[in-house]
Amino acid sequence: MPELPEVEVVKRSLEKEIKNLTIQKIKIFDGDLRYKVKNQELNKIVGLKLLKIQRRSKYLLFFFSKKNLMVAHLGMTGKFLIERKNRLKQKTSFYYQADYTKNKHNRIEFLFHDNVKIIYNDIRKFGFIKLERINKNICDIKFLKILGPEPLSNELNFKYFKKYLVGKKRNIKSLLMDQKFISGLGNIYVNEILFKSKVRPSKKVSRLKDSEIKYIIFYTKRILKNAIIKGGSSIKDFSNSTGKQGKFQQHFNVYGKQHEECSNTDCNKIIKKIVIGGRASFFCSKCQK
DNA sequence: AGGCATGTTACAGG
DNA sequence: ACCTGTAACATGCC
Repeated sequence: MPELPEVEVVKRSLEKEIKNLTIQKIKIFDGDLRYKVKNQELNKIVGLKLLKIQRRSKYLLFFFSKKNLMVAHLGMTGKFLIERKNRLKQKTSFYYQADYTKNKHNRIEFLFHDNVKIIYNDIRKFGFIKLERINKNICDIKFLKILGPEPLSNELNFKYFKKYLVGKKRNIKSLLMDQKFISGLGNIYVNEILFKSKVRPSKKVSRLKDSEIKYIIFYTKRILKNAIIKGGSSIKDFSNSTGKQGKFQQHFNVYGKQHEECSNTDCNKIIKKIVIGGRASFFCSKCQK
């Protein structure tokens, strides 16, 4: 589930549930994630209070008291599931309905006081959870240091874009996927952005017109914002933020739509699927130049 | 059975 | 050293 909008949705729902709560206990069922996690490491935050959660790109940053930071990345299939024991009976809200405890892909469990439990579940184990000390600037953290600007910030503007293209020979899709250029986009949203911008994913960046660059920037921001409002996109294994499904997949124009007709009203071309940089790429050969 | 999957990165080759 | 493309990671689904 996790590109920028999905991570943002997770961040908001998590913060609503566990901000200002203190961790009582952590159980690791399988710490063999992208990086190995050990009890010894995670136990450092037991007894500490969660002050706030931030999102940077696709990373979640959990700020705990005493300058402890927990960095999490969801990889391809990571999720945080929320469970409140004492409210299971009520079933008034989707947050409290499910009993997630028995899922075999539960990797780590965080028990907060107030009977709130957060479960990190990850089928493919490409995600990770890691503790960091906050010494100086969070920007110095290894994972965050190499990231380009947030696409929703003013740092992503025409001037930045244009300047970055100098000397580059790549195609536009790989560039948008490159987290050093802009951080937070992934395969789904890049396909959708390029469709709306009427730019072919294979187009070399050196051949982009100024107007096309402006469209790409505009639709990057618009599509991401819309997706966040819709609760992100839930594909296949659905369950987005915390049991709640996202709705943005209903608005996909090209992703996963090979063999379907182009959604532009004046076009009846069939959406094509090709591979660029090892990833599935979808486009309309008539509308995207 | 084989191909494919929302991400990142180590490595090879230019 | 830089730029670019590919393979690998672990697991499930069609």
